[in-house]
Amino acid sequence: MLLTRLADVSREVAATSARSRKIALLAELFRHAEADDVPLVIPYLAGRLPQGRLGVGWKVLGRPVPPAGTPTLTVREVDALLGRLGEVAGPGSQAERVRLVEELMGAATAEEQRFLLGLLTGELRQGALDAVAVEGLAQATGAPATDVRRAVMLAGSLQTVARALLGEGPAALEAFRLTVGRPVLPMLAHSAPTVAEAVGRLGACAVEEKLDGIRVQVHRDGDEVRLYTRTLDDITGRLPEVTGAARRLTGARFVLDGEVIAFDEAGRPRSFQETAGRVGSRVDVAAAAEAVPVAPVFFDVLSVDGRDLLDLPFADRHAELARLTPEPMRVRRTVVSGPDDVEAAEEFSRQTLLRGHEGVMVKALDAPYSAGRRGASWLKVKPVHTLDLVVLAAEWGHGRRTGKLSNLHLGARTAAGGFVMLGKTFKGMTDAMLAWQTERLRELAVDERGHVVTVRPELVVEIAYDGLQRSTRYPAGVTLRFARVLRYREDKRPGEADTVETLLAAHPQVRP
DNA sequence: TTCCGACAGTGGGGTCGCAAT
DNA sequence: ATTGCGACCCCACTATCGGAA
Repeated sequence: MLLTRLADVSREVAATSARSRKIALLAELFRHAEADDVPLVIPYLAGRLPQGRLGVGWKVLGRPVPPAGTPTLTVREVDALLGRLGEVAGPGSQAERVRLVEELMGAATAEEQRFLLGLLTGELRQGALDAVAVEGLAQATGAPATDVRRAVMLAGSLQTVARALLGEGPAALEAFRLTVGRPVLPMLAHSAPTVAEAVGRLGACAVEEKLDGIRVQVHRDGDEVRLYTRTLDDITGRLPEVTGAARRLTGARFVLDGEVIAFDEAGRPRSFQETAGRVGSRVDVAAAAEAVPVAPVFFDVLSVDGRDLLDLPFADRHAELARLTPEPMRVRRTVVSGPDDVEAAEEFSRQTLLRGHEGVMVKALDAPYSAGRRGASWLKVKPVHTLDLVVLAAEWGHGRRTGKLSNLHLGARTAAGGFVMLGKTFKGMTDAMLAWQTERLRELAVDERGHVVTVRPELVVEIAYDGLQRSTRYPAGVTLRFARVLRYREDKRPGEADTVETLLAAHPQVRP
């Protein structure tokens, strides 16, 4: 199949807002793909490369290349070139990447270049990713969409399912069952503002401590243990103490879901930055493990001794987990009967925060494990802090925010009477707020460099954030975690904004 | 007819590893 | 030795579509 066909379909998909039309366009393309092209066409139209990221970003892609006049590139030729691109390593690799990208782009028409650029940067922005591609695949093959979706969640891969489905027909979906050693997309959670509201929504539920670490799925089959992250990256080699802990459990075949986190000598959680740095270390694992040991803490079990537990109620899965793992290896929890019992849930939440954890998860006891879904039966509740800060600058937005001042530079007041930048945010704004702030900030503009518009520090904005963390980037030595806009405070003058001193005083455990 | 679940988009900060400088 | 880039951890929130209620 020619690449130009894919580029055309992608453009059409991007041009329509109707999801049903996007699905129909993808289905039509999938139907006409040859068997050999399927493993390429499907991920390409889902906006991803089959071989994953290639170490190519804006730096390499920045230079424009004169486009070809006529479309001749085939999908398989593109794949061959991208394959070579992924293999490049060592000294001189940057220049070689540039050369390969130029070779690829030089053979592509302008339209094809746009498509390839989107694929290589991971920002195709056609309003269709895996979920829409799954629907298109179902429509193209006549298989029920729910079955295809489930197979993809259990396989952890759209390509694998697509190849089987188009090769063997709907019966192939049967083969995609939970298998020890093959990672499953993990279940995700929604948020709730308070414990009371979460319990009110769910009724009988477990309230569990929410640890601020890295999600991990642990597979053990005899002596073979493998560890996967939330996005199914294999991190087995990085966490020897976790694989060791899994081997010491009494069960021989299981799949566990939990979090890895580093604790200090007193048993309190270390900062997320420390845990993440440890899990990210892969060159000298022994030294990293010595400096920052981590522990697995589990909250769910998906499979035991060949039994698939996904459809069991959470209460029953947890009973299996309690049989399999010792108490210190499980998250602390309490079970409440429903809204009448909300006091107990709130007390547990208070204790959890006092122990230094980030919040609680509230989980319905009767819910199955919804692999790959953001289930309404898991609700996270974290305390929210707020500050009144001053807008120091703003950046022009991209995509649907083109022409709007979007990303705000946030400043806190200093004792000396100036302002110090604490970070940025683009979150929490409605379209109306975007329009309003664009107007207002343009009136206050004093300078524009690149995409950054500096303004007179006069606008006060109320910001919500999850906590403070150390920073080498910002002058106060700290920055806000997950900052988002709540509302503008036109009733407040910049002199009434919060100061760095009050911010630091509110987070005594974080020091610049 | 209204409501609500699922999705995609719009980016945030940190850390590590690697190649270039 | 330092710097810059890319990958991948963590993530909040809004707009929109289309099926459920």
